[in-house]
Amino acid sequence: MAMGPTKKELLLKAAKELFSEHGYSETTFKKISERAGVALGLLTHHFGNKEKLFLTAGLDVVHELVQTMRTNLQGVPNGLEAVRIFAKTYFDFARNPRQDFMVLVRCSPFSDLKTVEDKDVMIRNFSELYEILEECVKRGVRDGSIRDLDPHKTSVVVFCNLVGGIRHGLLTPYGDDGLFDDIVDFVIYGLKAR
Amino acid sequence: MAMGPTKKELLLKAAKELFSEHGYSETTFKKISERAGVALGLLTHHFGNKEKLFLTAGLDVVHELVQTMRTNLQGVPNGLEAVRIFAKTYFDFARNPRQDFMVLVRCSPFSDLKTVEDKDVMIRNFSELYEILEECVKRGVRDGSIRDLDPHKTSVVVFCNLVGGIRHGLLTPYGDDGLFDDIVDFVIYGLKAR
Amino acid sequence: MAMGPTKKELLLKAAKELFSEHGYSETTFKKISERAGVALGLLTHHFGNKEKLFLTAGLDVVHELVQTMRTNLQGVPNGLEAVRIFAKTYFDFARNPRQDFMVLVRCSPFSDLKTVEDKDVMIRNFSELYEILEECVKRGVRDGSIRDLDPHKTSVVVFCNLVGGIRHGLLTPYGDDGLFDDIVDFVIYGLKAR
Amino acid sequence: MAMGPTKKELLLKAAKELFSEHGYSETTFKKISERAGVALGLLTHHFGNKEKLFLTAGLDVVHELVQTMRTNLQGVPNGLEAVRIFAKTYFDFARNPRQDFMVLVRCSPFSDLKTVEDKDVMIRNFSELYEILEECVKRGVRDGSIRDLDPHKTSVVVFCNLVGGIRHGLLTPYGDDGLFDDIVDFVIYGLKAR
DNA sequence: TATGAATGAGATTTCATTCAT
DNA sequence: AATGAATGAAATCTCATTCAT
Repeated sequence: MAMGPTKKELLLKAAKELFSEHGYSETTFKKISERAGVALGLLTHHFGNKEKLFLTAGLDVVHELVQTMRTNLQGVPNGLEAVRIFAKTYFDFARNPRQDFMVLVRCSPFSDLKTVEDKDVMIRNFSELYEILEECVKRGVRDGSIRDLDPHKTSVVVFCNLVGGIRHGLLTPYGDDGLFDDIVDFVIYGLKAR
Repeated sequence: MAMGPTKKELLLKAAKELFSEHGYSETTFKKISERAGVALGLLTHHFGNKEKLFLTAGLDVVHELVQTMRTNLQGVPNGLEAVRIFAKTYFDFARNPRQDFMVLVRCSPFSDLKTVEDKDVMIRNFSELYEILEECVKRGVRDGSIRDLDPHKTSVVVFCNLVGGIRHGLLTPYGDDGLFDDIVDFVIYGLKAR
Repeated sequence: MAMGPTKKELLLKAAKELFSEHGYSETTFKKISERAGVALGLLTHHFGNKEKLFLTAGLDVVHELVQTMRTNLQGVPNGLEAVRIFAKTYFDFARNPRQDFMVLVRCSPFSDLKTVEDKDVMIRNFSELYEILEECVKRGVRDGSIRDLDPHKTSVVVFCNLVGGIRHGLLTPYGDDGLFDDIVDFVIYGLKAR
Repeated sequence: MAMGPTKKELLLKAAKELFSEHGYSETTFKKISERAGVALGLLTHHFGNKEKLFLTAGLDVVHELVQTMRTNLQGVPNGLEAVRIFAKTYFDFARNPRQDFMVLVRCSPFSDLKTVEDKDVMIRNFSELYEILEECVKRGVRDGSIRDLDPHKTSVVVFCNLVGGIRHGLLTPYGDDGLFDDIVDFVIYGLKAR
């Protein structure tokens, strides 16, 4: 028997979209259930409460990003190239509306989550991304494609470029079409060995 | 006769603190008036509504930042150094709790403001900062301290570094004490002429 | 084949415990089914609705109390002694957690039941207890162990002592360990012939 | 300028009536505000939340009872008579619909209150009644109108009679008109010196 | 008999804003 | 300018009950 998405999936999808479009507090149970075409009560039935729903939505996005990252990094020739791919993947993912990445931009996983437990879960999952990027930098330093920099510090700085780029490019009126490419160039210039 | 702050000032101060600490929607009129020790009704009386209050608070912070920026940039020898001072000033300002810079970080001037008019006012004022930074880069390119880069694109990329740095350093658990210095170094390395 | 309790029994046991611990309205179908480790839907399937479930639970407790009462009253030498045994049995039963007597204390069989029919059933069953106590008093007056009192009025007054004792001893912070004994003594003193 | 009751008072009165008539959980904010003819939001504005509202209502009743008790006990000739007056006052108060005593009977101050702080406040205020009764018993033992009993234990037992009487007389179908008098007689018989 | 997803009415609570004083 | 009571719409969350499987 061919089955479409479950109501739980419909709710999660609608929630991701609305969190992405309007942020955490502007997104209400009523709006979510209406967009999903599903009864309001199912939200707490399936997700417990609004915070857990947001956590589920956010983690989902992080997981997909990590997965995409790992896929795209396969077979990359050297560390510098890996960082470039990391950055490009990040920006591409962020711009792809199907990925609902804006959940993590429009909302704030580190301040919309109130309980320590939920924050911890989010942090733990987010950290995978950091580790992947740091691994790229380490590899670059080892293989000589990246100049002799501290891998940890450097990966954090690179991450700041990505985060700042997204906020600028997608949330403010200052970014233009080439911004993401400019940032990638700037990062690569700052890393590559001479 | 020696007079303390007016009630209007007390309210604005309390509002800034609460916006900084808990974001836009977690900050309520009741909390503000209680922290200020002032009657609730004065909020709408003086500021009109919540959005205008936030706009006032945000603009106040932007103005102070612009002022501080102009002061600190006086007598700087060259463009590259000017960019360095810009970045340092930005980070110092952000870390100074008296400045309530977190109003602009914890809240989002570009999504918590709903009306087009309010957004425009905020954008116009914020743009001063961009222009100052762009001026620094132009000067550096002119005086040879910065390599031959497009000043507009470059200033946006630098701004992304600052914005990303703040979000990382102050909102997530990933930044460490040296992060802001690392970002300044990275930016300067990326700009300076060889 | 050795069989454990049926799912229906598990549900009833869990319901009794939760009604005892938290009262009628704090006890939800979800909590009951979770404590019983049994599907939610079985509750309405087996018991109809919440009120019928409560009625079942309450009657169960009343029946066990009546049974225990009859057993303990067998072979009692005289009416006064019978009243003493009645009171002691009542208090012992109330304190025995396995009996879930608190169902009848924490909830209110006469106000949590809304339909007239359900109330009538409860009243009819409860009345057995009154009749037993009244019989004891009658017997005491007949055999001379109890002074010449109106058996009906007296049994109601004695019952008030028991009910008040339970509420005091088990629900408020004012009762102490000896309270139940004190009440028994007070009742016996008030009844016995001189 | 002649002023009627404030809206706060109207709400408290309506709340007391509804708690008395239908118990804690059947009483809703909507019903209260409708009966009071006042906006729903005023309930939390004035009383904080439902539990605090109930606490306020309950304490109000206890205070009035304590006051009435003190008034009625003035000029009583001896301890035994004082106990009789105490019991009569208690029952009269309970039957007077204007006093909303049923707030404390239909609801349960010791289980509808959830926070420890609220429970403590209630207990502290309730305890005044116990102390008054204990004082009466002490006095009776001293002046010879009451036989030589432990005043504390005795006052608790007497209280159980009153509490049980109220529950029986007002909540169950077993009490009749003379019940309260019967209980007073039983208590006095049990206490008086011979 | 057994399961738990599904429903939607209704509960408490929040809150910006209004307004009489 | 100053106060805080008053309003009511809207938010989150609860929950008995139904029903398809």
